[in-house]
Amino acid sequence: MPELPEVETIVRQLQPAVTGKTIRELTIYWPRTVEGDHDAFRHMTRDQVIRSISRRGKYICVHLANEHIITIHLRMTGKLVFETDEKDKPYIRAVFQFSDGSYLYFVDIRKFGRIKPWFPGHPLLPQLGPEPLDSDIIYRVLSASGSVRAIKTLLLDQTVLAGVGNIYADEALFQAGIHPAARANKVAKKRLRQLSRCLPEILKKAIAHHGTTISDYRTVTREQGENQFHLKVYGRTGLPCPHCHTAIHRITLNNRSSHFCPECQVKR
DNA sequence: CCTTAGTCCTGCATGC
DNA sequence: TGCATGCAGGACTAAG
Repeated sequence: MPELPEVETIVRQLQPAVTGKTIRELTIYWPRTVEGDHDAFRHMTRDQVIRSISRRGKYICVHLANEHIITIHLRMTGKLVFETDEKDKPYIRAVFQFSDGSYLYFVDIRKFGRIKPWFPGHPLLPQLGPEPLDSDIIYRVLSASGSVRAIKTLLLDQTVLAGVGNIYADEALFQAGIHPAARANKVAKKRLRQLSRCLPEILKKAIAHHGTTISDYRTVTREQGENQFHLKVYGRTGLPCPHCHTAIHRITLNNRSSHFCPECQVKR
């Protein structure tokens, strides 16, 4: 499940690799993968030079020379890869062909991923909170919310902070010693500060490790990330807490699993 | 304002 | 072995 570090890894690889390339053709194999009118999309991308690639939250933005932008969200199982293997073949949903004969494949087992054309004058992305890479900004956003929602719910809300998903929310809450179900407005200022410091650290470390591969995530060159070897609580139900050796618990919060140490993480 | 459940999808683990 | 069931969850939507 690509979150900010995985998307950032992909964008950093794509940026030097496809900038300057010209899109010759976009082929769509699963219609719902591409939002909006397909003919208009093909028309606006045809023979367009890619100016740059950027990231906003979990979105990849492809900036074209004609001022149009393609936004790509990988959701759960989406990948962007330069080459495919036999296993990928049934799950290729769209293919960009470049004028130099190279390709960029959008492979997505579960078909949740979306490619969306943006036309000038339209809203580019849904409402998104700030990037969670600066502790002062995170602290400001979290303490100002005054929300009664669970702190974990707040972290996953893309309108509050853009880019945090289930893995890094659990990891950051563990590092900060905060119970995922703690009411956001009840968390001590001190711990909120700790969380605000931990979150960017964890995300930056994950970027340095090229992301977390649990099952489907791969880089553009099909490599796995290495951050899965550094997780402390996510997916470690029943295993000992790295701090106190208590078994890690798993609870369901807003229909999502949360992993935490019942000893180290407190509700306020 | 907030929560819950449903939707989209497929693969995989589990249980009988 | 085969079949049914449930689980995984990012973003969105409808209903309460």
